[in-house]
Parts: sequence; C-alpha cells; structure tokens
Amino acid sequence: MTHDDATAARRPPGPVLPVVGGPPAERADAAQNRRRILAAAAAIVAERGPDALSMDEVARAAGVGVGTVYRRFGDRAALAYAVIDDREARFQAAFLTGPPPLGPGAGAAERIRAFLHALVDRTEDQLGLLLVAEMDSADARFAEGSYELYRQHLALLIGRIRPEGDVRWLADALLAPLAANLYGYQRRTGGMSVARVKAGYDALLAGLTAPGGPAAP
Amino acid sequence: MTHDDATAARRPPGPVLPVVGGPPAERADAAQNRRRILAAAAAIVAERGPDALSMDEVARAAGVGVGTVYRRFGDRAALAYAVIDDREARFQAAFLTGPPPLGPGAGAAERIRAFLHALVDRTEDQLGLLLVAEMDSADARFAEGSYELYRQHLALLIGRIRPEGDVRWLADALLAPLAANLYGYQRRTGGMSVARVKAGYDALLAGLTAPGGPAAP
DNA sequence: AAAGGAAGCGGAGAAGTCTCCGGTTAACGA
DNA sequence: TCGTTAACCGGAGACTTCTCCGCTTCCTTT
Repeated sequence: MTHDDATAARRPPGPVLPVVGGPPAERADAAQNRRRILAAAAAIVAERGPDALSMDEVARAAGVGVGTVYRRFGDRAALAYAVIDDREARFQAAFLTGPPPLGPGAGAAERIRAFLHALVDRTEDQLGLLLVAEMDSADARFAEGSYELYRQHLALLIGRIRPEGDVRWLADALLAPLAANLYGYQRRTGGMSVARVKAGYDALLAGLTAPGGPAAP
Repeated sequence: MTHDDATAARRPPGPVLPVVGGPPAERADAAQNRRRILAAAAAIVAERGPDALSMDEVARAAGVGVGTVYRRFGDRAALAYAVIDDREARFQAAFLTGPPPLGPGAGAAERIRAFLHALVDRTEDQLGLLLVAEMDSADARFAEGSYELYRQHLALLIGRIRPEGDVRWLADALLAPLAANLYGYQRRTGGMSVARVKAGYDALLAGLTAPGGPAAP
C-alpha cells in the first residue's frame, strides 16, 4: 500500500522479453542484483529453512545493501513468493496446456478435482515458505500473480458446470482451505493426512459439481 | 510454541468462577492488571483503530510494564482476540441456545446457513482486529477457543446431513473463506459486497446440503 | 565522447515484537 | 502477626522489518 516503488512489479522474474511499450526497462545492474538476491534467498532457504529467510541476511549474502532488497522485492512476503515461483514455473503450464486430467481434454469436474489435488501437493511441498509469505503481508497471497491465475482457471471451469453461480467467489472459496496457516494447522497440529485433505475436497466437490450439472444421477 | 508461560491460558477472560480443582488461582494484582490491560487495549482500538494496537503503548496506557502484557496475553494476536471476545461474548450463546434459525429448533441445513451468514456479519464488524490477530501469529486463529467451537458446531450440523463425510475437514472448509485476509481482500480490493459473500455461501451450501440429503429434488 | 538526468544503491535509524531475569509482593500456613 | 514461597512485575535490550535520503552509476541524447 505504501509502495512508491513500482519496480518490483515492473519486471516479473523470468526470461527477458523484448519490451514493446511498457515502462522504462530495468537497468542492467538492477537486474543482476535481482538475480543475486534471489539466488541468495534460495540458498538460505535450502540450507537453513524458510524461517531463516531474513532480509538483512539475504542482503549480506547477496553482497548488496538491505535497501536494494526492498527496492527489488518490496517486502519479505514478495521475496518468499519469488523463491516459490522460481521453483515451480512449470506447474502453471501443467494445468493450462498439459495433458488431461489436469490440462485441457477432460471434463470440467474432473479438471477441477485434478487441479485442487495438485494444489494440495504444491501446498504441502512449499508449506514453510508459504507460511512465511502469508504471515508477513495480509494480501500478498492475493496480490501475487499466481493466485489470480488459479482463481481465473477455477472460475472458468466452475462456470461450465454452474453458469448461474458467482464463479469468482466460489473459486475463492475452493482455494481458501489451502491457506497456509489453515493447512499447516491441519497437518501439524490437527493430525490430518494429505490424503484426508484430498478426500475432503472430493466430498466438497461432489456437491458442487453433481447437482444441476450435465451428469445428474 | 516457545511459551513456557501457561498463565495466559490458565484463566480465560470472563467472570471469576469459584475454582474447584484446577491450577492455582490467579493472584489479585494479576487479575487487576489483566483488566487494566484489556481496557487500555479496547480504548486504543476504539480511538485510533486496530492498527494502532501496539504492545508498548498498551502497556504504557495500562500503567504496567510491557513484560506484564506479554505474561498475561502471550502475544499480540492473543491480545487482539481477547478484545474481540470481550466485545461479543453473547454471539456464542446465540447459536448454541438462542432462537431458531440460528439456535436449536430449525433444520440442520437452515442452521448452517444462518450460522455462516451471522459469521459473515461478525467478520465484517471485527475485520480490522481479526486482520491484526491473524497476521501476527500463524495459528492463533485456530488455537484460540472460539474457532474450535465454531468448527464443532458446524461439524455437528454437517454430520446430520452428510454422516458419511469428513465433517471436521468440511467444517474447516466452510470456515476458510472467512479468513480475515481473504475476506478483507474481497471487500476492500475485490469490490465484493457483504450480500455477495452471503449469496456465495448459499450457492456452496446448495450443493453440500441438498444431494443425497433428505430433500433431494 | 561528454553531459545530463533518472534510476539505483547503501546503511543508519525508526518502530515494533518479544525475551530475560533481578527485585518485589501477594497469599497462606503456623 | 509473621515468615516463606511462588507468582508476579518491569524495563533494558536483542532482533526484525522497513524507510529515508545523500551519493553513485548507468543509459540516452546530442
């Protein structure tokens, strides 16, 4: 909210594309610093766990000032999400263009189920970092790009089954149980297994995708 | 996690009851300090908003040291929840013993709907404080007593409609869209109205409570 | 090639949470 | 009433995140 720095959002991490008409390009030294910071952050997480991801330390390890880390990534949550994105850029392609049942080619209900199951696995894998990120900024999870992508994907599929419903809210609702704090609590304190969460989703989806849909019993 | 101080949980705020066999009673000065701290916190929130709720300031306003605030409430999230609880102790009674459709006397599906609608209103009212509390501690929301109560209440009602399902996970799933960060994002950035959230719940519940239940079309 | 200007850099410091532990005090039994 | 003890108090300080702003560096334009 109090960012007067648009740089962090200006160049999403990824391969450098030829710019057409957007904002002024990122300077070469800035781009190098971004890579250095991201590499340092990933190394710290890999070696000492997500909780050790401190901005001061990342800056020191990357050989830059702490101000530079903040200029490039905005806040700790954004840095954590950048590390996650770096790790799983390919996941996003899987449900957009990959083989069924995750990708196109299967029925909507089946794709929704496959997508949510895959997302459970992703949440399980990245739980530590997700927890750090969500805890640090109230809306980092939603402001960050991939949440919006997930929501749109789900909303599209839901719309094929329930065109009359509020697909945007329903997509949020289906994503909500994978908030890191709830999922982490279920797994660590509540003693729920991954399979149980997936089965829970199946029960929830049974109600949402069956009645009134094309495949009513 | 790193609490070796059990005091905060020992005496849930509320009227002092005669102790039967529990842990040693809270000392009189300690009880008075708790009241002072709670009153100071509530006053700060009322005057300058939930974001101004800082532990140092609460301590100063209450006339105690900051260590005392931490001894009594554990952390900032717990203090925020204590202020919330103080405000709406009566809400919990409403769905347990009040008149239908919230209280006993109505059908399970109807009670679930009434309960979630009421919870939307509560979330709307207390959004600022809930945001502060949830942001400060990963599992404060779930560790705090009322979440467990809500979950059990919902699980019981769900069990009447879908006895074969995982009622505990389903209860979590129905509560998840009311996480303060998601709800806050929908309301403040996403432009969703309160009515829209309630309608979304209705759509979600239609699938969950209708099929296989006693009222199949 | 040189200059001008915008973007970037760095680290001191503000602000906040939470811990630690020596000194104090309330509660209770004798 | 008085002594004992466990609970409690307070605030200095460790540790973080994040801001601010004077100085530096890169890019573009001439």
